[in-house]
Amino acid sequence: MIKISYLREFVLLAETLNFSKTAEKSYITQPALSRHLALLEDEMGATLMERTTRKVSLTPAGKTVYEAFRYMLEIYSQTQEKAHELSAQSRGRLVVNSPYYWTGDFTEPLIRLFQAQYPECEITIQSCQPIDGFDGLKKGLCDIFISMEMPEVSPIMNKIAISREEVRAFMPDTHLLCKKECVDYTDLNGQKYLYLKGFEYWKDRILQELLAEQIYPSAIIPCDQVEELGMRLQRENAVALLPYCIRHMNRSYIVSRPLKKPFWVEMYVYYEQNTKNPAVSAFVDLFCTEKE
Amino acid sequence: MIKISYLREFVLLAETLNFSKTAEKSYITQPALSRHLALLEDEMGATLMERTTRKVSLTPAGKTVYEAFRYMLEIYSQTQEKAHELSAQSRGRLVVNSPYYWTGDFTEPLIRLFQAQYPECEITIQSCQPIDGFDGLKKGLCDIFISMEMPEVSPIMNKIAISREEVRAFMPDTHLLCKKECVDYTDLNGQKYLYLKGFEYWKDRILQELLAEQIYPSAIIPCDQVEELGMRLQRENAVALLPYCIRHMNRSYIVSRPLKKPFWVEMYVYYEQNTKNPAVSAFVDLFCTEKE
DNA sequence: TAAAAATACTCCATAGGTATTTTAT
DNA sequence: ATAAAATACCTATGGAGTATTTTTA
Repeated sequence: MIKISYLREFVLLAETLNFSKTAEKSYITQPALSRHLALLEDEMGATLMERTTRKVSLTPAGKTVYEAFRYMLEIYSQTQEKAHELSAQSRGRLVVNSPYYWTGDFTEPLIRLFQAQYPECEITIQSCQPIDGFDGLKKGLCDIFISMEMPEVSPIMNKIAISREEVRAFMPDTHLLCKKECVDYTDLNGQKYLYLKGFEYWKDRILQELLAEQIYPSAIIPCDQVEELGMRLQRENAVALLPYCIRHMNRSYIVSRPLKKPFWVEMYVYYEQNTKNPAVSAFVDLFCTEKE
Repeated sequence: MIKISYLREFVLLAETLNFSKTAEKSYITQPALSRHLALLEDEMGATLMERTTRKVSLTPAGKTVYEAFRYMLEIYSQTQEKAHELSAQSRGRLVVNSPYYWTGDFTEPLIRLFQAQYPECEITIQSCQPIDGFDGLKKGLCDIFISMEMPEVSPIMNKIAISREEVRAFMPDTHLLCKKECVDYTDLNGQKYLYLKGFEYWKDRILQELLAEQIYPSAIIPCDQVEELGMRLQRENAVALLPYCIRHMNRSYIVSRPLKKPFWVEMYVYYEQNTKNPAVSAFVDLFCTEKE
């Protein structure tokens, strides 16, 4: 009744020469380890370790067994990797980069729909910052990138629109504008305007609109990461115009207000046009037909 | 919870592609095998076999796993052998050739005594025909040979006397001599005399004694093996003079009678004089001192 | 429909844990 | 005396078997 885990335990024991420590590292108790070694010795027909209460040492037979087990375990884990790789290849595989404030609201439901259709396919969602995610797609580190419209889309990148997100004004709960039910563009006059890096395209579009209506924010502040958003908004007492999903950063001192002239950003699935990954085509096809 | 036996089962299954047959060969039931494969697939994160009720086939991942497991099992059994070999080397090892009609009565009690003194030592008793046994000793196939006195003992062979066996007359229960309580040499006059090959030395000694007393058997019949003894004695209606242990051949139609002038054969332990095997020296020492 | 694999369910063996003893320094 | 491995004993889990269902050729 030798289990693979016993081999691992033996290797560890041979390296530490200490039953109690090895047992702990192996998540079993010392008596259990003691029995496992006894079983192995029985199976091998040899004493593998000389042990007194003060000293544990490998016998010649034990050394042989140690080398062999290490080798076997090496093969075993390589085989696991290889088998899993081969299996994923044939089952299909989809790596999705998703800015993580969209993952829960938006990406996961999409994936759930896809999984229902293609339960075999191995799906990995990598939550990321928006810029990193798009970069990953360009570099082939993922198959699909989910985001709202991005500025420059290289010709080999395709996108399909999936749904849209409401854009809202975010600000600290101490901000003047909190008192209003909804925020108008004119309210932004003289306010600090904070934007999220990676969304320069949107920042520019919004600033143009403001400019057209002769509205001038007192400052344009970039913010590197969603995590900073709360602190920065509070510190600068600024306002940000962002998709509603940003509320998931969960800062109790940040509130959001709808815009008086509401607008939405389109959510897109980006993918490489000439992808050889059938899972990507399946994914895209599924949501193209869904929309019809 | 993967056991080594699951790997064996998988290898067998991959070769037969039939659950029921593999289960039988592995001494488990078909549902158990089914579960074991499921466990392996879980562990490997891959489907290893495509199976319908009519056809079982290996997936690419399955093929990889098959090759790996075969290799692992190969290493495993080699390790077992090697470890056992190394262990036996250090524990000591004693291979005893024993003519098997002496094994139960004589050799086993000796070995038991030795084992009590040297419980570590690996002892193998090879029951054999007497000639083969002595041959084995000469060729180094065993360390110790147990028998009664043999004719030619080469100078490098030592022997120590351990005990002695009564010699008796054996004959079929239909034989005239059965009626006598004990058999005298003179009774053998005109009788067919049967001897066991490998004991020509004894045969010659006895025939000389008969000759000296002018007793002439009507025939001298060789018998190749102990197994034949019963049949030959019955067929030829002959008499054999042999150590009492021969009764263990267990033929109900063969009876034995003591000799009027009783005599015993010395039982010997034969071993190579210059043996480098410490177990042999220990064995010899034990019984030399025992006798004192 | 028939043969073979998968599933459901029950029960028992065994493996693991806790407590204790043994042993060597 | 103390620290570490072995042993004893009990409990619970998991693995094996039986019976049944599902599946496909």
